[in-house]
Amino acid sequence: MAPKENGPRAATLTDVARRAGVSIATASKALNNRDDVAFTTRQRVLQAAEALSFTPNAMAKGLLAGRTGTVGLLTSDLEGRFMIPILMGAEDAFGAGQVNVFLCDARGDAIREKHHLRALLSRRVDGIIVVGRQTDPRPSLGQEIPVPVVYAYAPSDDPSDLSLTPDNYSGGRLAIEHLVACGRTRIAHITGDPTYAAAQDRIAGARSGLQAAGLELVGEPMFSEWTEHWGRDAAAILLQRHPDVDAIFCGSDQIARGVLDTARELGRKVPADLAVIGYDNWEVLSTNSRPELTSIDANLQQLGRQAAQRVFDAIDGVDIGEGTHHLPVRLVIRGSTIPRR
Amino acid sequence: MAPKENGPRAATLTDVARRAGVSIATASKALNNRDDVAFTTRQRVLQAAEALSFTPNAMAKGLLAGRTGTVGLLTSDLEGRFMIPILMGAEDAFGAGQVNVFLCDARGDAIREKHHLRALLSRRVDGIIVVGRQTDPRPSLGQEIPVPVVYAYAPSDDPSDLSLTPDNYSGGRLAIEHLVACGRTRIAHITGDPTYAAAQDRIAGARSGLQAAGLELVGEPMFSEWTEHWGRDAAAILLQRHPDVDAIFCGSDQIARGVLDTARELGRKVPADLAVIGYDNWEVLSTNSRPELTSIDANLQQLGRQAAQRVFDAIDGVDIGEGTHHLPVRLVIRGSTIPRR
DNA sequence: CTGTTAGCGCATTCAC
DNA sequence: GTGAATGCGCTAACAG
Repeated sequence: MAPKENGPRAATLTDVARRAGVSIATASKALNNRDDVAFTTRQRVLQAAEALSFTPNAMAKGLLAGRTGTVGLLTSDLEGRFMIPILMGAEDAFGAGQVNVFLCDARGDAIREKHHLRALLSRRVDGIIVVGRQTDPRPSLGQEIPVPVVYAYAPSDDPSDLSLTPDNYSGGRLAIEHLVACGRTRIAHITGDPTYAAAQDRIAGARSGLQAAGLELVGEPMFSEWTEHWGRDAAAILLQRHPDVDAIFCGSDQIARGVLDTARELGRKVPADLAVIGYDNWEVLSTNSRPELTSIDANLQQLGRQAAQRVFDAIDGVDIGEGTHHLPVRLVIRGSTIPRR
Repeated sequence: MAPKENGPRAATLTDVARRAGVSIATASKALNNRDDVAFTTRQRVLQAAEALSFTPNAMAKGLLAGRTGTVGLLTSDLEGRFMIPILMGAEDAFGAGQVNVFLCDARGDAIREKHHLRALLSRRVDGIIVVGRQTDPRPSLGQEIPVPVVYAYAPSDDPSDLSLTPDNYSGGRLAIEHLVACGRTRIAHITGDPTYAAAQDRIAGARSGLQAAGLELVGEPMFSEWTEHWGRDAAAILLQRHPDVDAIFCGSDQIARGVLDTARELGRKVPADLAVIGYDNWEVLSTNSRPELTSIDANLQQLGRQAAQRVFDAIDGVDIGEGTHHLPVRLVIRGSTIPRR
């Protein structure tokens, strides 16, 4: 790139006004479509602005208006699979509303989070979305923040904050209901780390679904990592110990992939002999397996969009309420639970 | 969240000054560690600032200073696998330097990109990183932008821009050299969409590596999608047509996963009978396969960090040069090419 | 219709 | 040491 030798600094309203031969006030009015300006004058101003490729200084505007048209997105960890869709949803919702998003990644570090928060407040963001990496409650930023805050994915531990999180309980229940609807009665559960609220919530939902059908889980839920490896190992153990299982509800698509692998190796036909359902609907995994994987989609992009909408509302002075809201999830049916033709 | 009833608007320097019983000039000096202020006065000011949890208005500062301490990250598509690491690297580099990042996702739409660009310029970002989704050249934003621009991943089609992109040629060569070093001589290549520069560059690198070893590719490169499905199908075709291949270089980890799958099904031991190497080092795929997948890592986080550094330099008035720079990639050896114990 | 004026919050002269 | 005054770029009242 050519060295931007402090190149032609961006044109200012004064420049435009001078070039058009009017005062800056008139120029301002012309550019902002106020109606108290003569047609020909407006033409001259617009033309001058065009010629100088004038771009209004949003900061100066913000200084006046008291709002900046920016929001902060404070993530605890960009790495994971869950941030991105949320981030996309939020960016999308804000972008349409002329709001720009400051992205801050705290990398799971409280110090860094505090630091970023300061930076955001110093930039006078109009609102903040805090995105956590798990659905376990996280520490609140506190009530002293001078702008609205919405928590996404990881709810705040303070019930007077507003939090949006996926409804894992319903997800678990939905998965079971689907398996039951497919005629399965011997259903087992392989999942990840038991310390995750997500794992426990899904189990609770699953149990309620089973109970409603007069069924019980085959064996106890099997816990370990959220990995394909664990899925493979767990399935091997499970199918040996309970050869009569006819469905496995998996706590993640990764685990489900492992389960499918072992099932094929042991000669269990999926879905004929064994139905498998995953969780997360991570398409790279779910649509590339054999058979393709039925899964629960948490609608994360939608969640991000909603969080943005709440922040919008709050900025507009609307009371957005408080507490943790559990957003609906969705069943995506593929070949691992229903034979496809 | 409690309705932020236009809550206690953030404290201003004037508030602090009044509370400390000094003028705003003195308050400013005290807070900015200028030395022409009495010790006790400074104490009072600091204390007042603390009490009001004063946060300086970065916009007002920016208005004065002529720079905002913000940069724009203009991505063409957040969805893909490649954006995130780059984004993380850039955010990390900037964050450490007190710079905040505006994230804009154009979603592959030129109109939206133009719109976001306007917004960024209006916010007076000090610099811009443009991140593309493929390594094919993309249209330049043009030379008229009043701030430095660095292109990451997708290079600009204008050679007077500065672009950073992974060195796919070296990646292809590295892959082959590794296979040759493992004693393989019958090497085939399965890859994705032939219209991707990435696919062609890797092939060119691979061919040069083969030539250096006095070898040739077994058959022609097999093109289709970057998916696991294609990897499975292609491997089946390949192993039937050329049963003597002893190594497959795959254009992506997804493809490689498919290849591993078919290999196992056909009873080919990996890596004993058949070495498989992937590309991208997408850990979800590469570390969960059996055996784990040797792969080429494009060091994308590093790329993002470097792009940020270049923008930093340019902002500081350093000439950052121009042209497309190909950044080194890295071989990650796992069990699919070398037996592990 | 158009121009003058007064700030938004802050750092920076320059007098006192 | 400290404070009054100036201006960054812009919009909103007003005055002409």
